[in-house]
Amino acid sequence: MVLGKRFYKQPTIELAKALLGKYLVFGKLKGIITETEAYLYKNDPGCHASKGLTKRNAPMFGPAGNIYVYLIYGMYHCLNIVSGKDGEGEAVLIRALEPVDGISLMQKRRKTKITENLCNGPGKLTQAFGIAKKHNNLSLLDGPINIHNSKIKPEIITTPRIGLTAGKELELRFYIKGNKFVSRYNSLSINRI
DNA sequence: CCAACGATGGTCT
DNA sequence: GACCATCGTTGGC
Repeated sequence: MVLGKRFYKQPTIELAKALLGKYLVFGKLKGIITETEAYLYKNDPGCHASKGLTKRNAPMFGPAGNIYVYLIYGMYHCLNIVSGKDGEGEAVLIRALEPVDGISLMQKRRKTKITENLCNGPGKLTQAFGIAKKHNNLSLLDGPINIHNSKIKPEIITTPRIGLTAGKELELRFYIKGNKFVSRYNSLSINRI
């Protein structure tokens, strides 16, 4: 079942944790969300929305449950879910998935057969799922991209976020304990218990 | 295993 | 013109 509007209106940090274990579904492709990061409007210089509304970050100031897709480093896309109160300027970055369905298509797009490397990073999962700028600001309530509920109740580890220059000390990254489909920093001490 | 580095283009000052 | 919420490759151990 597709999750409803109320789910996305949760406070951003709660939503970032609640998304772990849920399914990201796009056509025949499906994966379990294993890693997320929260981006807050207030006191978070690492958040795109922290300096106010711009053309790029406009979806973050739209309704919760919409997606914010942007180009990073000129080559990759990042998928975010707008969260909290409508217009609040907050979102959750989806950083990694555990592939469930459509693995052969993901392998073709990612040019690797190794399942662990299909969706274990924000740029990798958008490549595997074929999510790009044209999907920016679509609603997860309407499709074609959706979040489905699950009965998974993961144990959650909290760490600082990855790859930031501003706000990197904030502990706003969350991932499923023991899951091997998290981002490539898997091998660093940051992920060890 | 792991640190360093270059590719690459939209956005904002 | 500077800055990036990244990734794959390379080369050292």
